[in-house]
Amino acid sequence: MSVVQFKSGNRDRVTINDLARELGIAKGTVSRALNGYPDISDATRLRVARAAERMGYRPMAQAQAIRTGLSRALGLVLNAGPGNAHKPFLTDFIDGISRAASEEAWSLTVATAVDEEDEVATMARLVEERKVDGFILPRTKIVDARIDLLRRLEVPFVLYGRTGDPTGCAWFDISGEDAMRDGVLRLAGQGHRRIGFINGLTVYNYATLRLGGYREGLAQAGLAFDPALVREGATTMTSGEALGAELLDLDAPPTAIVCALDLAALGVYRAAEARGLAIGRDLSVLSYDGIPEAATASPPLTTYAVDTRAAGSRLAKMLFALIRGADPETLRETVPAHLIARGSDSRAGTT
Amino acid sequence: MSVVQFKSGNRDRVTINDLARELGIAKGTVSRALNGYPDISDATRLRVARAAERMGYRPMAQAQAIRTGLSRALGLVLNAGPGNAHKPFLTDFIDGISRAASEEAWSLTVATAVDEEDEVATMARLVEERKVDGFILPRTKIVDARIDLLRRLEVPFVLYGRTGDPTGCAWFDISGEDAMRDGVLRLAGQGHRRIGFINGLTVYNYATLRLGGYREGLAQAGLAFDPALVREGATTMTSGEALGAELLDLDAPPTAIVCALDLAALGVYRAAEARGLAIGRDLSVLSYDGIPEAATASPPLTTYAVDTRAAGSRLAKMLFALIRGADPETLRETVPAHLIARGSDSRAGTT
DNA sequence: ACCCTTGCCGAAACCGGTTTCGGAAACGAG
DNA sequence: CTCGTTTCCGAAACCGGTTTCGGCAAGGGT
Repeated sequence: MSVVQFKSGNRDRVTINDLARELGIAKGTVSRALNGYPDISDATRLRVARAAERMGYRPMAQAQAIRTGLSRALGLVLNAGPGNAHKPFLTDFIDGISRAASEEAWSLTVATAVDEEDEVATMARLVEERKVDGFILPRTKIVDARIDLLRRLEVPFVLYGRTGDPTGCAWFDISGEDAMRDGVLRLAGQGHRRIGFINGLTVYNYATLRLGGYREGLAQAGLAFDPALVREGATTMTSGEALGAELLDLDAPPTAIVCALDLAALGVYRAAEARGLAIGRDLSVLSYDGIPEAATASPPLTTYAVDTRAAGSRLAKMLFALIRGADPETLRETVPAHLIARGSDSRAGTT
Repeated sequence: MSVVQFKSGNRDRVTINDLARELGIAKGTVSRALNGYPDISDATRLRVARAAERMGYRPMAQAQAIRTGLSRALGLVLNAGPGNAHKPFLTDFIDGISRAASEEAWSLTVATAVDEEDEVATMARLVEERKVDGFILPRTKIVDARIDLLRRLEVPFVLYGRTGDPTGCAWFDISGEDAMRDGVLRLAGQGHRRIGFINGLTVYNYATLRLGGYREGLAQAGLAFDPALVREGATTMTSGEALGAELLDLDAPPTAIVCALDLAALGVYRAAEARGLAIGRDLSVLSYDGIPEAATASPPLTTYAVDTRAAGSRLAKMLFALIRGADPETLRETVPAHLIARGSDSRAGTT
């Protein structure tokens, strides 16, 4: 990069020097007063705080960063590659993180990548340039290269989801397995005996868990597990429709289908409609995520909804704790999804 | 905030001092060599560049910021308030911005807000804390408080969309008005004489433009403008369905409907289905945006698609130019949306 | 051979903060 | 009243860069 003329960056802006001059004290004292050091009298601390407020002083984060090593920014790397369409609630998720960050005067830096290799490279760059102090990792895989990188770099991170080897990991997750189990039990309670399952992508950690939940539900209901009724890899309406069609075209099709993702369930709607099957009467469908479209589908889709905004917020707070030195393994939370019962699974099916 | 113990921030990390020591030259010289100052010999410049490469030197952005006043970050404030559901392609948009930023080793800071007041406050904070050097403003309104703020603060910004008073504004926009005009002409060419229009929210600048395009299309086709065939405020499937129902229940309902947003069009699908009207045969529908769901709807929705990723990328590049001193009024681009003809408007309707 | 440029780089100041160090003043104990 | 502690703050170093300033040496002109 050659010498370019930038627009005048620094105007007016009150600095710590202005404060010190105004108050007639040393700037080091101002800094310590503002940061709550114990060797500053309450009187001085108050005087400084008032002046800072009155003059509208805002510490320049990057100036602090150079001495403290903290950039006061959280990192979020999104996978924007092809086939990664199923990203509902991104705005809510970002909103949750952003609000929690704002409360502590931190900010959120987001970057994108097209595949796992790119993700790792992007994260490494953000760390090298000291742009962020820690990461939130959405969409955890069972074996996740991002985790390996951050562990090696000793950079704080929290997972949105669990992973295969959780050593040294902090996480927040929704127990999709419980939702799937409860879903099966709910359907079994309505009289269903042949309950299918359409999973998401098995590289992701959630898929294994949800399949486990499905099987546990069957077991608790006293139903046998039949591999023929299970499909995997549905992350869009299109793939959901295709896999749903496979199940419905079976010689002994299921009378109810549990989907790991709402989008897949909406695809199943189509497959059912194409076969003249009425959802909620001829076929019960029940799903997971709680995307807005689920509410306006016809019939409205019964789903186990997750509060993505709250998840983002909680993850940010956990990351703060981590950055401030907390032990990762004490920061692990799994909360339940909550059922929104609607019309897609009412009216019990017959065997 | 009281004194908390942070995790060791600065490890190893090669600094400009390390480079200078290794090469046996002054650190100021290293800096000038790296930044292309003219008073450094090519030999030295090369030596420095090589060493920087070899040792893996990455300048710490915030250290640069304190002297240059530039934080090397672009700002994006998202409105996450209720009723702001229609944000298709957010990932693509962010991806476009992020990639363009990465190319110049800049980053993207995103924050959220719930309403316009909050947006302005958030942006002001980001500027005060010197977290960003400029903003990208999506979803421009005719009268936009964000623009007033940034003009007053003399902070660079680019608009995604146009606005009422464009003085001193740079923008990138898709000409929705042309799309709407062409859409009407297309439908008229198919024989339609009664063409309805369902607009988005009129506070946004695009709505006025698209309505204008609709009217221009009618005029060019020799059709009279009939206010009874126009509705506004549809930004979701639900509201699109309601407004579509209003049009279809008219004594003289339209045989074709142009929608300003794909989501609204999908709502119209429902209203039509509820009345036993087959889209593409009894009613033609044509829309704008190019959301993925449009392709998988049945019948697939004819729509004027916008390349959101390219928009983000272009906006970022324009913002760079601006920050580097370009005249905003020379940075204005409007590009056409491109038609994706599918089944929802084929088979001409009859008068 | 001498002077004046010009090319090139070292030294040091600077940016806005944080943190260490040491000393003055106030305080308490004897 | 003296002496050792505390309490509290000023001064200065420091963080990792950028930018200004001045000077040395080589090159060019006469």
